[in-house]
Amino acid sequence: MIRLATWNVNSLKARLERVTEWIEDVQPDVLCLQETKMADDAFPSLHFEAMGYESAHYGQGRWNGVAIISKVGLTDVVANFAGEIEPDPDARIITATCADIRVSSVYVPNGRAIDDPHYEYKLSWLDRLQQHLQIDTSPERDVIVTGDFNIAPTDVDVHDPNKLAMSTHVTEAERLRLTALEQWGLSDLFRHHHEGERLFSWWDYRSGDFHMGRGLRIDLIMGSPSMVERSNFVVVDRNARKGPSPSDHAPVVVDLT
DNA sequence: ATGGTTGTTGCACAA
Repeated sequence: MIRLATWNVNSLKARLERVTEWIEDVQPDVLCLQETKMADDAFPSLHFEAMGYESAHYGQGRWNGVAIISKVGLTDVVANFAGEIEPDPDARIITATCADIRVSSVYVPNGRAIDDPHYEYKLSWLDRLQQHLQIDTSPERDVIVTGDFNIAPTDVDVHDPNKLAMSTHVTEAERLRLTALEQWGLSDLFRHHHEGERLFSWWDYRSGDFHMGRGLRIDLIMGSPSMVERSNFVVVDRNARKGPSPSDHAPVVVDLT
């Protein structure tokens, strides 16, 4: 059994104590992190090593930053997009092989607003993610692409679809990029096991949104057909969003036989 | 409609 998880921690420096406690509690074999907000030389690799994890981090400081930590092996690391794809100026994707699974930890650009240049950058980034998978691996293999997609796949994943209509995270263009990933061979493992269930992974810090249940499900674990076959349990750990100094995201966990 | 909160080599900007 492999337990794999993803968590946008919104600063690993600010969150290290909580992340450490969560790892001790949940014992993931592979944990993908996003928004570490640190440079590679600040990443606490020795701390994770002492906990039994190898790690690979790709970060620049201040913003973004992605990592994979694993206690079931970690090889063939690719930071940024593979091959000849135009490199992303931000640190938003890192890929490694863990227990023969090709794992990518992704932090898809937020998009900010549909009339903001960052929105076009988001769409372009998703197109390049598709190219990356085409070059880096194959849907015939064990593939997991997981992280903060900043896209709510359907209106079931949105607390108030009417309020968010025509804003980022829910537009047709963004959802079409997810559909393209599905056509390539990936499935949303949470949705596969929880049809129709309205459960979120992110809540704005403001206005008591978490307490009021106003969130989005934007943290996804996408898996190739063999991963769908092997996945038997997917959960959003909502408890990790509670208590003092939480990230604004909750972790998502899958158990693979 | 607006505002609200958190994090950062912060004092503005991203989310």
